Amino acid sequence: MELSAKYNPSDVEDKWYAYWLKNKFFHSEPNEKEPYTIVIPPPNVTGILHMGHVLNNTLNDVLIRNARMHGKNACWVPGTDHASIATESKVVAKLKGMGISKEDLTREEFLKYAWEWKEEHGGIILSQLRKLGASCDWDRTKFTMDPDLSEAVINTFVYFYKKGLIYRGVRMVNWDPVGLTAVSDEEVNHKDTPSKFYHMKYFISDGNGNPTDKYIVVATTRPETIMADAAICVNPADERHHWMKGKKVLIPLINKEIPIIEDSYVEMDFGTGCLKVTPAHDAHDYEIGLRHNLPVLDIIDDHGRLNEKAQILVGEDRFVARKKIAKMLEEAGNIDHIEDYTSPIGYSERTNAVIEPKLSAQWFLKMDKLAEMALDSVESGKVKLIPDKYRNTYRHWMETVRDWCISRQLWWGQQIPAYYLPDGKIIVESTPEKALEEAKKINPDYTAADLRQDPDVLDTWFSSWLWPISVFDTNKAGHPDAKPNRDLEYYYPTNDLVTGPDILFFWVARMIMAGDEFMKDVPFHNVYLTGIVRDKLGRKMSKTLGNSPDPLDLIAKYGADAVRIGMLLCSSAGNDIFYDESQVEQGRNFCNKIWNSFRLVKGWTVDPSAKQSEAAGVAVKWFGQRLSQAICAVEDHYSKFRISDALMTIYKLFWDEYCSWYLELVKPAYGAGIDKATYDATLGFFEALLKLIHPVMPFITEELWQAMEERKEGETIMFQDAPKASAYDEEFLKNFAAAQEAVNGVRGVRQQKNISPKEALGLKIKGSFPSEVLPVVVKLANISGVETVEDFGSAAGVSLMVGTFELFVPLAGLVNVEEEIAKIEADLDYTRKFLESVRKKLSNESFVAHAPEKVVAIERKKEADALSKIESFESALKALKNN
RNA sequence: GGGAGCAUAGCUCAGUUGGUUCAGAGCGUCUGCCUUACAAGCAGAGGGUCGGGGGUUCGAAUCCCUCUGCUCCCACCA
Repeated sequence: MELSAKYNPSDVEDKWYAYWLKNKFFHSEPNEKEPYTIVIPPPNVTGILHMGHVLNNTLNDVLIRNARMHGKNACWVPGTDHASIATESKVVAKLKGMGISKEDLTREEFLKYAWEWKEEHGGIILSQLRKLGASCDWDRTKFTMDPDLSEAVINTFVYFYKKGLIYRGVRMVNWDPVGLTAVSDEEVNHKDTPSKFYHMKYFISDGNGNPTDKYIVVATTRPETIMADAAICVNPADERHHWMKGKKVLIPLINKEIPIIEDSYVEMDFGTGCLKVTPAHDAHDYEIGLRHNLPVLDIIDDHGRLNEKAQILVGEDRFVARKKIAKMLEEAGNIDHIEDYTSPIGYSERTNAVIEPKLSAQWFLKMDKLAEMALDSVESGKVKLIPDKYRNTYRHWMETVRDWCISRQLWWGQQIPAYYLPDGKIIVESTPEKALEEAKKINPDYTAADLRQDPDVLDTWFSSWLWPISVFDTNKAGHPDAKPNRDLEYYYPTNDLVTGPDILFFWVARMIMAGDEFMKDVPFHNVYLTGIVRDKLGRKMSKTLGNSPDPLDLIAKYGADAVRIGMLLCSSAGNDIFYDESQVEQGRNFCNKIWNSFRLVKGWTVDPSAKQSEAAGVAVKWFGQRLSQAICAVEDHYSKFRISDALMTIYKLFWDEYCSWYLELVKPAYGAGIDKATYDATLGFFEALLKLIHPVMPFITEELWQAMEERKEGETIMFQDAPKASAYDEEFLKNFAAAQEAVNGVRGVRQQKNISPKEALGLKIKGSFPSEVLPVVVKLANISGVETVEDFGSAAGVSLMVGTFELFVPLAGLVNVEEEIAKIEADLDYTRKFLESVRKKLSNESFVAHAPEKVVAIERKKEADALSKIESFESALKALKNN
């Protein structure tokens, strides 16, 4: 096989992915082996792959492939999320482009368009994941609006309703006047926005609805809401306002009489200390209104316009009304003064409209009990968060959680299975038929036409919180007592979950709740929280900024393996990822390195008569042990989810140890053959390295593993056992490290003296340098002969310290004696100072008395080593000076 | 405003129980090499008062206090 000098990923990636699919290697069925399960965090069905997905799914794939090679029955369930609000707004935008307004469509017509959109764009992201090499079990692909998954959602709603945990209530919600739906707190972005702070005069009423000449000043940023004022509120401790206790004031312009009330919510030192209470248009005011039994007057409609209850400026948009009313107040003499003021304003994440706090009827799920259990699962360690620091945040959230508003005024999603009867009663049943059955129990005359289903759909998270259950068994959600099917029984609980910390509460916590409710068990044991992918400047990758590369372009340019490496190199759990294309280049370079090491080894021919050289013998022994050592480190890293550390360990093992040291040591002379034993060992190591790195780099490892020797159809590296560590001898590894250091030392001398690597040098060694590793020095430092001596004598040359060993490279005619003397004197000086500091420490009685013996012994050894060094420097100096 | 976290080489980050191996890695930089696998490469080198200050200790990157700077989460004072 002819191999090009560069690895060409596009030649091999599609080929092997197709091979894996054809052989159904990713497919998992329950069997007698231990399962290892991951459910994908389902991306938005109409989304496209971005760098965050690349990070997340690379990590998932590494974990799943690693488990597969450790003998587990690995199952990675893929799928997509219907993402109600995101998808619906995309469909609305598309229809708008076609000149169609959502309001002109019936629900059925709209949903037809939505499904068309889903068919067209759905699954794009899943096919993109294939390009990345994701080894998902595609036969198990699920969608949160698959009929059976939707059924599970509906059953869950009915279950919680009947359990008394779901209720309908009027609450203050975040209303989006453009999108015309309530949105969750999480879907509101607060931005500091410059506005005005209007200080208005409210005149005290004489008791008959007429103003007196006394007034109070009330400050607001929203003068257009004064018509809905229900009271003026002051802090009971605020003595400045005691005089007005029990009095009433008149709302400017409309002269409506409202009471003055007291509530400690009001801050005395903010504004004027007087707060206008507008229960319908502010969440806090609503709370105060409840406490003081104030009437609620809603003067703003769904579109953000003043309605007829406002009496004035009816039909005006709230912002227009604000300007107009300011002028009217000014003219009526009700403005004290106006200040510039910047305050945080909530904007809808989807439409960017200013959020209007609005009272509306919504469905809620009681959270207190569920949250308590979900908190316990994490506190008790049944679910581990990685990194651990998120436990605090998690706890805080679970302790302060409010009831979950699960209704959305949208059409794309699971419609709430609540049916209103003409008499106002509500029936909650999984199907209209069952609901009618129930209705007939109330009144046998009821027909299907009498039932009006709630038009709202459920929050998307109300379906995705069932994901780890419903992807296996759609009957179990909503039926805690049902027997789980074979898949659920086998795969649940899943093992690990990889996701972003931004959805820790939306999704992770709620999956834990659902798991506890329906399975009486956690849905997963470990939650690995990734960071956010940012660009080099620390900006979040986003479409609007245009700073996010298209992962598919990157894959096309560098290869999927390189992209995976590029993402993993800089990703420790929980830290944001500063992505830069140079990291992908590094990945590409690594692929190329692996590729070329294979080219080298593959190019060798075995000479059956050749005997293994000493250097090769040592190299084989050494690399086998280093490999074992590295495998232990890699296993340890994986067990702690330190994926980038595991990668770096293998990276260095492959590149530095295998290529730069091992292969250079066993490399036969040009044109010569290699002995069988060394060749076999070399290929064996290469295969072990491929297996070790396969979870991270699936494509190139499969390509080379297949190219190593003839493989049968259906064979794959992905089902090979991960290499196992055997014993290693620390002492031997230390000796080898000394040899490496000696080689580096001689190479340094060459560099300094400008001596070509091709020119062989002599070497003298004092003392007992481990002879076993000497062939390493001879081969890699290109030494003509090693001489063990008592004394280096007076020949010209350079002396080296390797650990405690003294080496000497004779260099007749190449050495400047003056320079050498200066260098040795500098070393001598440094060592003397070092000795001094060690002795100072040792003469400190407190240190010797308190420190453990081990530590003291180390200091004593340092002292002895320094002394012997000094002695050898001195003798070297003497030799040089005598010369 | 409440809470959490971070600050170590030019960049991105490790550093586990305070003590050999503690001041490290990768990338970048610099120097020399087209050496018969790889210039997407090889060989070598330089680079940090561990954010500032104080304390505990025989001993602190590591523990405590404080200051400064940054990040995130929660709440949003009308």
